[in-house]
Amino acid sequence: MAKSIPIPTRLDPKNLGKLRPEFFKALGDPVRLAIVAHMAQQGEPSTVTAVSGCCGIDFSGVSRHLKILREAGIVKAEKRGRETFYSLQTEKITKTLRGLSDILERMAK
Amino acid sequence: MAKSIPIPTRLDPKNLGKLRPEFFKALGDPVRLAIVAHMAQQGEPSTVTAVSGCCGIDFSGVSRHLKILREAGIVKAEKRGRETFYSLQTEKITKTLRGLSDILERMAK
DNA sequence: GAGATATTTGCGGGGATGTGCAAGTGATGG
DNA sequence: CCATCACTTGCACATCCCCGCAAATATCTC
Repeated sequence: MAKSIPIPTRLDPKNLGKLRPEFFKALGDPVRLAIVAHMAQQGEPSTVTAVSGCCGIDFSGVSRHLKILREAGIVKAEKRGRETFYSLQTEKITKTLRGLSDILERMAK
Repeated sequence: MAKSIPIPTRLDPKNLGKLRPEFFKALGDPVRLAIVAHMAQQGEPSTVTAVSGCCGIDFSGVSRHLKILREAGIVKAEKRGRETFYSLQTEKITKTLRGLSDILERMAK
């Protein structure tokens, strides 16, 4: 009998039930998606004011959107002096996306 | 000079701007996420009534949720007789998720 | 301390969203 | 046909969400 290959935890079908709607909900808004795109192209941490330039709404709205993205684990905030630098949590995001992909693909076969 | 390797279209950073919020919004609801999980575990096309069992809301609501998932390209519907069979569009989903992952990862470096 | 700058938060309005119930549509079976 | 079954859609209601504006907070500069 062939030796069984251990399946990484994130490939366990049970993890399907652990998916948090908040993660996808956070990406399910055009403004927030624009913010994510902007931050990805920026490559370096951005302030609220810097991000505001890309999405045509008041900066207070941007602040709120960033909070939602932060609580969803998509972005992390770092306070330095009077400004807050937001940056994408690329690894966290790709882990989630690829984890879901792998589970779906595995279950489809 | 080294031969340049062509980058697949979906890895083009410009595709970031083409991401449809509807896709993520569709997954950003607990009931719809439960439906997706249920359908993945099922492995075969499910009817509305079959899906209704998994999420504790009226079947009319499930019908509406499935419509949203269908319009987001997450699910496809096939009518046979008086019932409609819904099935996951696994390949489409994984393409989208992995496409985003790849872009983000590439831009992060 | 006074004033400027960066961000967050409270408030309120307008619109989107999820839900159950009931009625409508369309295919199937007696 | 008429009843039934599977599903979709109209309606009403409650809730949530996005937004701008204004006020609050916190930090820096002079």
